[in-house]
Amino acid sequence: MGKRGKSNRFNVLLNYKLWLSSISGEGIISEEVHILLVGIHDKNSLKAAAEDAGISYRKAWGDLKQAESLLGYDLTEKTRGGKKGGQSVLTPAALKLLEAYAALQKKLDDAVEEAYLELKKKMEN
Amino acid sequence: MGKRGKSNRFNVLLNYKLWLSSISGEGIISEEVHILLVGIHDKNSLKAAAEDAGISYRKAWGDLKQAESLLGYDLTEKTRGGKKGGQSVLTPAALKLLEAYAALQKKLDDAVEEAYLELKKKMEN
DNA sequence: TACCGATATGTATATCTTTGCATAACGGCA
DNA sequence: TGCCGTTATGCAAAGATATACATATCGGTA
Repeated sequence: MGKRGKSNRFNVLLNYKLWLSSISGEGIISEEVHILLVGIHDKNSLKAAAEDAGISYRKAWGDLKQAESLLGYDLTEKTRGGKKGGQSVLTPAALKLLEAYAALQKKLDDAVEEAYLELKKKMEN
Repeated sequence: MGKRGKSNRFNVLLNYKLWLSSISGEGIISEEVHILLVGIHDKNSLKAAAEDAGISYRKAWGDLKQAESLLGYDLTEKTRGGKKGGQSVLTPAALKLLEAYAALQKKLDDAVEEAYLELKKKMEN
């Protein structure tokens, strides 16, 4: 055995969740919307993106709508009918948001990781 | 009017939520537990802490129990009966956790604030 | 010893969220 | 023009989460 036992091992994980909200706090853009947008970027389809994200189309559609209403501009350009039945394509604004969000998430992932290690160290000391 | 209008103002707030979980992910210690612990520290009463936190005693009690079970040790020393009816007092381990958590929260608050400003800047440019 | 107020816990109720249809509109294409 | 697949949207049903309520235990104190 080593010098110190495993008795006071701090065996818990640190999780976090991000979301954007209106100033008043009602409407929100959850991380799920980010995942949806990535999916739409890949497939040009809200339906497919919802499936990939593992949520119902109904919810995906509602979430996206709320996000657009909150931001005040469209994140997708939707068309119905046609050969493929219709599609949802990201707007330039959505692409910009995706890019900015990726940077933000990376920064916070790092900060959380770092904070977690410090917490663990303090709790295991 | 200034040089740039307020048209592309990114009028949304960045929120986040932290929690600890078991490796397997079932049990969790939510931020609410942190608030509860602070309340217990102040009042030496779970009942009072729950009221302050604005949640039911039933939930507060369940949350605390889950947290203790997840950590594997007690966060409070509870007594029933007596002059005041009983009380809940934080254990040294809970105090240590509170301290470590405060530092963690400060660090993340700062990181989020910083990340938010960057996001805003990118989205408003 | 009866009472008080807090902890302890099960269970029913209410509230909130998500899903699951159902149904309509749309526009290429066979 | 009828079919297909997707977007669009309302509404009922199902699931998850929190509250409310009931009841028991405990130990000082009047």
